[in-house]
Amino acid sequence: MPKTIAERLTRREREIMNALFALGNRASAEEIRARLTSPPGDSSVRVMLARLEKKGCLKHQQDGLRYIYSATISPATAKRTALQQLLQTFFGGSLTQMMTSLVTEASWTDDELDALKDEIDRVRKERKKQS
Amino acid sequence: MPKTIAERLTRREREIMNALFALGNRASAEEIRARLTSPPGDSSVRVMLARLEKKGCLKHQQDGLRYIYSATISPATAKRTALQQLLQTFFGGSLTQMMTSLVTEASWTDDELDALKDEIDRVRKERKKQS
DNA sequence: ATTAATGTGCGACACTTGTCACATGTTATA
DNA sequence: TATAACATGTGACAAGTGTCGCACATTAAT
Repeated sequence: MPKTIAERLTRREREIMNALFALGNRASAEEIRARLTSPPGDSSVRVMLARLEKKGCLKHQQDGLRYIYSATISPATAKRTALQQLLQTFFGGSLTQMMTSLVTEASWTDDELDALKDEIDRVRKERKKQS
Repeated sequence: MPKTIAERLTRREREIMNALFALGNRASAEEIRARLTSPPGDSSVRVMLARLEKKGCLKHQQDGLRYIYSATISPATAKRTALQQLLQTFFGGSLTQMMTSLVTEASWTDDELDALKDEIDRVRKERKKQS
């Protein structure tokens, strides 16, 4: 039994889903195609799109002449799943470890670090209120 | 031209690589197999392993009777690539946005948040010293 | 020295994937 | 009303993927 839907997707299919999310979960076949590595012909993309729709990963709505595609699972859910996956694979499931790694290795400006600290404070206050 | 090696991997292959990283980039065929969803037979895994090795993603060293596999690219690099990928797909490339989202949505204890703030300070000081 | 246990590698094979050229349908436009 | 221009769907097909059974090699135990 696969844990996630993403696990069932092929390379191209996953790539398409990612492109779709990167495009705000709302895009035409051509917009998606443009995002793919070594973009195949347009008909190829449409075959993939159709397969994904058949699998229940996508839906489309007509927009004038063309289709607008979007994922059936919310970007928020997909995001959470992807993060979870990465967390398990590279940080042994430890969020703290991942955050620390991010703070350390990425090139932050002082302002960004300040903003982050503010955000931490905000979250903590928010939480205190509720308890 | 694919941006990353990971882009060229099939589902199973990627799953194997991830399992390997999760196992500290050092594992036997059987250890890897145990981590896979719906674990296939052991010979199947070994075929995959061999294919990955042929592709240059893996190497093995003999350890008594059996092989110990490890990825050819460092876990650090793989981690960075995976993070980058996720960043682009779900956060429009904005690290700040990703961090904020993590701070907000994950369930942190106060201690963890404190530790994170400390880490931020540490990083900033470290950087100031160098400039 | 058989036999079992534990590994690896190979050949084979059905099924999946990724790709396309083209048929088809709908607007615009000359 | 031809005819571009644009968008979708279909059938076909080579290549890739995932799977296994089995042959083989080494060590451990009867």
